[in-house]
Amino acid sequence: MNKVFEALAHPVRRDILKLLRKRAMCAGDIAEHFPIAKPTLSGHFTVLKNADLVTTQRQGTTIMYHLNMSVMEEALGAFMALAGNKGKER
Amino acid sequence: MNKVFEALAHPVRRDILKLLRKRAMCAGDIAEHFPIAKPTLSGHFTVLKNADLVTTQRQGTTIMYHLNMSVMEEALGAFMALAGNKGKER
DNA sequence: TCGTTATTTAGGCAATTACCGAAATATTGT
DNA sequence: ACAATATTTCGGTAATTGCCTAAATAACGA
Repeated sequence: MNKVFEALAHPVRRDILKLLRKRAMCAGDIAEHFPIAKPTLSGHFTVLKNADLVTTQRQGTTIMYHLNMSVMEEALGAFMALAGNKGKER
Repeated sequence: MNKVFEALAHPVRRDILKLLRKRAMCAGDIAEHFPIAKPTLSGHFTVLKNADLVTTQRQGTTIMYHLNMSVMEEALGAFMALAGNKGKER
């Protein structure tokens, strides 16, 4: 769970997750939304992957990034344990 | 909101918040729960204060730390916007 | 096989973070 | 005013982070 919170600590990574919430996207399409170099973004992807917040799936020459909803919800639960509002109220 | 997520990225700081959830505590009492030097802990307090996650109140020679529930709930809302489960369902 | 496109890895640098011990500051009681 | 206690600030160091450009890897189509 620590890796998840560390991953969430950078605004670019949170924005990536927000994008992936709408739909899965490949690295290049994600990159178009940010004014930073692709290798830098690739590093952010690695952080998100190591935190299990996203999964990847190669499709030919591109790599699709998917949001891992179950881990997101786990993290939400951990956060609720901190932020009040006991219970998960699904 | 960025500072809040950054503050949450360190396990010691999350544990401090967890302690303060039960009751307000002074710096020294908090320090007894951690195997790290007091100046280090004081740095963590500063991070939490700058994120507005805690407030302080001097009581004589000690300084009481209080959890700032409203900011915690704001952060929870921001997280829910990421982690699915639209709406705040208070 | 060669060239093209998509993405990652490598190498390097500046800034930040986390930690510590020592010293400074603030408050109280004697 | 002084000593004792609580906490922070200072100064320093090692590790990590975030960013970049250049080079490497992977998959495809001609």
